[in-house]
Amino acid sequence: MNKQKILLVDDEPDILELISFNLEKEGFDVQTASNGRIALQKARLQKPDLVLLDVMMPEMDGMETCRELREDPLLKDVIIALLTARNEDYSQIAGFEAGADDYISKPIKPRVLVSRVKALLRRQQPTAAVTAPTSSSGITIDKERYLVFKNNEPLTLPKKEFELLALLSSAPGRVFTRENILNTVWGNDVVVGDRTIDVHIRKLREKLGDDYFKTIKGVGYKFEP
Amino acid sequence: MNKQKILLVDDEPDILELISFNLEKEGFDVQTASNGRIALQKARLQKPDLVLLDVMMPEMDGMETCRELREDPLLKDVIIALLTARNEDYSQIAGFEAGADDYISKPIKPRVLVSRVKALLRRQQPTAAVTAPTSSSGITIDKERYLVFKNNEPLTLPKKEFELLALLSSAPGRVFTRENILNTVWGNDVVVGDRTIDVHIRKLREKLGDDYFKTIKGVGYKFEP
DNA sequence: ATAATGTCTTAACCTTGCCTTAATAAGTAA
DNA sequence: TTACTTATTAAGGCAAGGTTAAGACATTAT
Repeated sequence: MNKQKILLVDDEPDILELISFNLEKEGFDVQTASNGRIALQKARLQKPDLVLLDVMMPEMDGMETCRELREDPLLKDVIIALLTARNEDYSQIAGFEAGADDYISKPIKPRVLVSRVKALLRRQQPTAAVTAPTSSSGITIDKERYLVFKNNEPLTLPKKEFELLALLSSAPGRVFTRENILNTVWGNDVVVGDRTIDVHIRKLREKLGDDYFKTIKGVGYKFEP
Repeated sequence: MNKQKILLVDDEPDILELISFNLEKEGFDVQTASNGRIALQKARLQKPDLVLLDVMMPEMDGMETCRELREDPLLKDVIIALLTARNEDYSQIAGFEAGADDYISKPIKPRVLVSRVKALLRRQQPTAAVTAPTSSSGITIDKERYLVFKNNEPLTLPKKEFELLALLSSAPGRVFTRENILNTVWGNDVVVGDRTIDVHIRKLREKLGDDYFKTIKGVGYKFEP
């Protein structure tokens, strides 16, 4: 498997070195940039999986860089995390409105940073908010807002139900075994009875309609539009 | 390309020097004025791209100067940013309607100022000082001045409450996990109990109304207008 | 310095509703 | 039919969040 690419942007060389050292040690392919403009250039070439952006930078600050990254069609899906000093004016820390996926606050602790970066890359789809095309199925899932739309009617589901639906609909038509479902929605180590899944499926059928969920006896369930 | 012109207006010579030094260093053509009347005269001659206006000035204050600038057909499209002290009386500013494009609050940090000025000139439009349009939600957030308006009634919130609100409202509808919130508002390393978030949410609901803050059990909270 | 005020955090308890289970019914394939 | 799997239902436990008050702490005023 290829190394995952990270673009690190900060104007302080010390920080740059500290962080890149720690990330490289963990097997990431790290590139650096000392300001926003260079970052944009490098990003277009490298197509990183994740961009770590300091908020406070001369020339072009992190927020602005973030906005511009999001405007580039090739880069709009990249994961962006902002690095902010906790004691900064809140004005600088404006927000997720610039399109950032996460904040990491200084002072940076290498171990915290690394685990955070890994978590972000593992999810890999923070912005992939909407799944399952509305058109055919009449059902839309918005993970970011934790909402389900049935014929454009918003509907909030409890956590487990939502996650179960999200899983099944992530590959419409494909059969998910009970073991599969347990491992994903409940976790490898959690032990629950088999009936638990049935009940959750039932709730989903109740709320969304029986037709969407097909039972494959002895195997599992599948979602079909 | 020609230098971009900035007109800086303040009655304190120290401030004038500090700011103009920093802006000139960045390649701007800076003129200064020590009060509103002079500012108007110079503005008509110089036709600046941006005017930085101190609010507190003798003779003619920033608000008044701002209004007069806007009335001049030749200057009505200039970008105007007001310089304000954070703990000033904000009742007069509550109007916001004097026509300013942005606020920058004192004490001035050169780096912040410079990047802000650049952002203003680059986008030719106000920055994100104000979020969440009053129109739809009835709630306006002025991050720069640490103020919240509920139906145009100014309201000051304690720091943590404000930051929590600023975070949630920065992406209305989006669900923020508790971890998310802790990392952003409190910082990665700070350890506080889970109930702390609840209590702050409660305070916000108390002050702004229950409906704006929705709980997603097992996941987090979201703000919706 | 001391007092007064206000903010942040915690602890204890309450409330809610999600999750799970158990028991029973209904399918489905051999 | 028999054996097995899934559907259904209701109920209880339990975890997550809500609420309140009080103390710790910081900030500002006297």
